[in-house]
Amino acid sequence: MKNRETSEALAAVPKKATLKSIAAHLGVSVSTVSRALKSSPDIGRETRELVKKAAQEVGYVPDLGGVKLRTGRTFNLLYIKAIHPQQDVPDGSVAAQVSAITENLAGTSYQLQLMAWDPNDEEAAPLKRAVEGRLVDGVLLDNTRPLDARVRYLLQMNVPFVTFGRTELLTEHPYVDADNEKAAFDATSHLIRQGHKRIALIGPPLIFTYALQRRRGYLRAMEQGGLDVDAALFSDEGVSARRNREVVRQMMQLAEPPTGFVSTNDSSTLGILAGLRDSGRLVGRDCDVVSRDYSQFSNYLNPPLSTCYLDIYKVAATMSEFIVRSIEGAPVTQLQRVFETEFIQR
Amino acid sequence: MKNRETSEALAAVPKKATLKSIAAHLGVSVSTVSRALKSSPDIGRETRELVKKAAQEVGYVPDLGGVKLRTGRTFNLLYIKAIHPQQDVPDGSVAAQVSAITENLAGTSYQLQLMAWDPNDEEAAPLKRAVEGRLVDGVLLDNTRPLDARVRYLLQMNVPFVTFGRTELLTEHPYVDADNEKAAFDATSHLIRQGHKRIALIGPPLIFTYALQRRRGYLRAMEQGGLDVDAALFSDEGVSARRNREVVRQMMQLAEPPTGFVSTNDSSTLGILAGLRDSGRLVGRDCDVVSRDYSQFSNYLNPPLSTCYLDIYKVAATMSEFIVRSIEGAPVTQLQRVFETEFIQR
DNA sequence: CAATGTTACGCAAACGTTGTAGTAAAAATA
DNA sequence: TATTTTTACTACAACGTTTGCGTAACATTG
Repeated sequence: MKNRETSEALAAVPKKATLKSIAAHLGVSVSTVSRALKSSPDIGRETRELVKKAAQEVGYVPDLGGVKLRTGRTFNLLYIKAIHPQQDVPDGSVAAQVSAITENLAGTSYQLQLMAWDPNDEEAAPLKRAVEGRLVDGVLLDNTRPLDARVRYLLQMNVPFVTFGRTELLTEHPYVDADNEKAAFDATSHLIRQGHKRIALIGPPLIFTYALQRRRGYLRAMEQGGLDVDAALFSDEGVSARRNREVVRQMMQLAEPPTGFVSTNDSSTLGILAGLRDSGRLVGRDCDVVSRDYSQFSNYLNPPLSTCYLDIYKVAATMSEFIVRSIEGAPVTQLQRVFETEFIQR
Repeated sequence: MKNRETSEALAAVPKKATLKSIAAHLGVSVSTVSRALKSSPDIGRETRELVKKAAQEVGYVPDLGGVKLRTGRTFNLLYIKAIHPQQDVPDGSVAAQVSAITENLAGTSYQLQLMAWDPNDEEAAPLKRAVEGRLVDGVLLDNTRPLDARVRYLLQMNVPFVTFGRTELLTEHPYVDADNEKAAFDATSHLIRQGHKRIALIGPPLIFTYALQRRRGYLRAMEQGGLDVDAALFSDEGVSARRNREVVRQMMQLAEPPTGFVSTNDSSTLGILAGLRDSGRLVGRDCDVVSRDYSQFSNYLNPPLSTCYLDIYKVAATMSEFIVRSIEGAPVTQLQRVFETEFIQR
């Protein structure tokens, strides 16, 4: 503490207002103050207003430690966010999601706790610690797997949660999701319409639900377009820019290299573009790439790319709305939503 | 709650282990258990080990509500993160920082709370609520201003905090910072060496410390290179891709347009590049852009750009290390660090 | 052997909140 | 007027943790 004795205004640290201090000041009991602040019906109108005014004046704000102890509620929401460690190009959607959630939660007492989670760690021990320690009222999580271990755990522990991405578990749970199958279908169909015959699908490992959805959409479009599917044009190496650069470089050495590329997100797209550059191909002339955006990102690339776009603000805002409503007991059927992506041609 | 009665294993929710339950089970007092778990010296070795084993077995984890109530500690760290709302291209460094902080905090009991903060909101009411409600043990914040209102507030409230970015306040406080002056100097000098005479500095408003630092570096390099400074080549419109695209478009209509550009970050760079494309200029032939990266981003652009690079993982890890040490009472002089950026020529 | 010190624990209070139960006084009813 | 109901409050306990103080039992010292 010594180091803080030099602070500009040590004396100014105010003693905190509590129910007790307000009660003493007003000459009523603590429980009266508590009830008055909650507008309980069996407190007289006069007293209620008196208490509220006093609380307002001293800037009373309930101590969450006390609330937590008494009620078990923490007003913390934990977002177990899939963030690949040490990416060449980190994921911009995190910022957008935090922004949307902060805004959406502004009126409530809930706070967002964010924890980076390596999608390769299926067990997610930190999640268990948070849940077991009763540190959170609700959980958000993304990058789901069909039989997601975290989801099963949360169901078992009876902790409210909302996933970004569906599962294939029998028990229904709240989720939001993008229509990834449609997105991949749209992207692939677009490339087919452009005349491409050899179309590569670059994506995350098939352990993730959205990877499977994307592959379905891709396969459906290929079949509908009467094109053969070549396993050599399918990559599930993840979303790393560096890795996908390498992947594309190798694909371009095939006897019949792809000319169309369906990407998964910003960083994949950058990797694909770099790989094509490395291979001496010019996007827009030799080949085409369709991106997958949560922002205007691919509109700023050279050349701008067609993309399947989804407003991540809407997604994240919905997630935070759902988790609050789930905590408040809303039925799960009202807490499921799939957002369609919008195909933007450039 | 009704909606959760369908959960797969409602019965499986375990009753939580507390000091009391452990004490009862072992036939000792609650305080003995408490002290034993903290390895207090006045508990016998035998008892201590017995208690620890029992706690381990039942998976005891302290209830933070109780701890908070008794000690005032919440083990929450709040990061008031500058995130511009509704950016065309959101900031990837947020993900990297969260990742680094999560990793750095993994061994401790601290949790990261993240709150998006619009840098135009100087007062930061949400910060005050969090501090006044004693919801956090420490605060992280970025995008500092020379006389930052948030910093002054935190000093006054005597709350431990670490800034990303220095201030010019008289009272010392913990910070990490990039050597922004050197970065801008390096970038500008590089462009001068390339033969550029008309060099634009694209950056954030001068209300922010780092904007001022950057301008100093720019001016110093221009002076050293014997070049005139033209106010028309200086933009402080912020880091928005869209806005900077427009800014550059207009600059290119000047009688003597710039040929060199010093950028501030990813999104500014994308905006500058788009603006140049709009104006029919080719980067690498007609003009050059030096970026400012926290990742390998500009290595993936077309063409790859020279940049001033700083590993954001190091920065964020240091921030979280500093805040914990600050809470533990380390002197402020040991909690200040400036990281040099590395100039990477491409 | 008496006085003192040490070891190893227990007791009880306190943090701030909320829910249950209780109670005077006033109002309504019989 | 006597009884019941309503109104508007208070008292108390409990949530889980930490900590100052107390105290037996034992060990050490003079």
